[in-house]
Amino acid sequence: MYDILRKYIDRVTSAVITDEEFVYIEQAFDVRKVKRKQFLLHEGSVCRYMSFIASGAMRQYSIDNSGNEHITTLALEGWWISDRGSFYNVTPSRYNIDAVEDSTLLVANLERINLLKEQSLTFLKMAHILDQNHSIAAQKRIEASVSYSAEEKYNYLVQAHPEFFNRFPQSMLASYLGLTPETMSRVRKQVLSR
Amino acid sequence: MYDILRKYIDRVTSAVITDEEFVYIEQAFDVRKVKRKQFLLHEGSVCRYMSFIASGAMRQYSIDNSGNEHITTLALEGWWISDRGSFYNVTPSRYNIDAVEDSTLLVANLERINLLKEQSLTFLKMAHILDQNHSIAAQKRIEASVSYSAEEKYNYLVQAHPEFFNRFPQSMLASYLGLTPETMSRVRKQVLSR
DNA sequence: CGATTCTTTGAAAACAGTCAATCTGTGTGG
DNA sequence: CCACACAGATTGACTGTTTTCAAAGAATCG
Repeated sequence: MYDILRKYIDRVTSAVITDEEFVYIEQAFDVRKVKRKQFLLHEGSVCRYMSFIASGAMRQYSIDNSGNEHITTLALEGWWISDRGSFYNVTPSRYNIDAVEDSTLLVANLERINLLKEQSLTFLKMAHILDQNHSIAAQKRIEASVSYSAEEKYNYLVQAHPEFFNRFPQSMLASYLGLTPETMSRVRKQVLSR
Repeated sequence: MYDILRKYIDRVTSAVITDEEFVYIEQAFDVRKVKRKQFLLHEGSVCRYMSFIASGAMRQYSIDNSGNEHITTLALEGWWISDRGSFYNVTPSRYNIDAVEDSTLLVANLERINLLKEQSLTFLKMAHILDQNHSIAAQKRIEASVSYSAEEKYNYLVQAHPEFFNRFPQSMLASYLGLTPETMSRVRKQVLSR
């Protein structure tokens, strides 16, 4: 179960973590199983966990004034999911996080994460790189959402995350791109007819 | 000159940095002056510097296939500007960064930043918080650009960054919000007439 | 001033969204 | 095993918002 996390840490830090150091990490994270459609975070409550997805698929979304869902994050096994703002600042979240597939998570609360950062230099390094990558990815998504047409957004997703297409329903991908399911369907038809 | 940076570090880390520690930081950063319209980064080259804006105003933007500019970042004194992806991974950037006003920057290259993170725990902490804040802000911007109408985007900017309005021309604010200057002008008229 | 840059305005076109109906596939219960 | 229900995807017609193009009007700076 913890293997995937271990491999992940090795990969992003470009190092091989020692058994002694990994013990701290194992101790910090609990295994938690969530069933499809089950919530990990509800709008209005504080995001208490930083969660590593060992298996499954999760999504994060907000609901606007008109009641429409807007997916901000789609995540598969080997990714982290959390509302960083809520988690680090211990403030109520404006997002919901739920499971798109039955999933297994490794979760740790803020106290454990902070302790872990002191105990394990490798974990600290990983957390840092994680934030950097998250920043960089967020930058790209801003660019895509601001400057791309519906078709360009679709193509961007095909190129950037082809694996999403067999894991998430098309309507979720649409929401992730900021499109309606209808527009998504039409764009898809367009693109495939070439 | 370095005072603003020092105050900034104290503020974000919720601590008071010692003189001994700040010496390392002073040594790592060079003062660099850029005139209005002068470039700090050109698309295609590697972003070599992490820059703290001591005074002035800067912007970061990309140019799409149709030749349209899309501003991804607007930054004033007391903010950092850099293409993190390019800087940390030492890869060519797809962005341009130039000065909107004559500006004074404190710049450090990757080697110096990495060294500094080893020398100063406070700086490491700051860098970490910086990335977190950047992530959180990016998240908000994605949400805004995906789920807000032109008018809502305008109001969001008024509320989130009122100071931008006397520092950047309206057309840049439009680009920052993913709108055309014309739409921005019309929305502004709408909003002001209430 | 004169020149450049930025903003506003108008009219038309394009793009994506909305609403509603139909279609498709999958899984469940009789 | 079939029939039905349900969720997701597609299609069509229409609407509305934003963009585009073009021109005129401010504002700013040397």
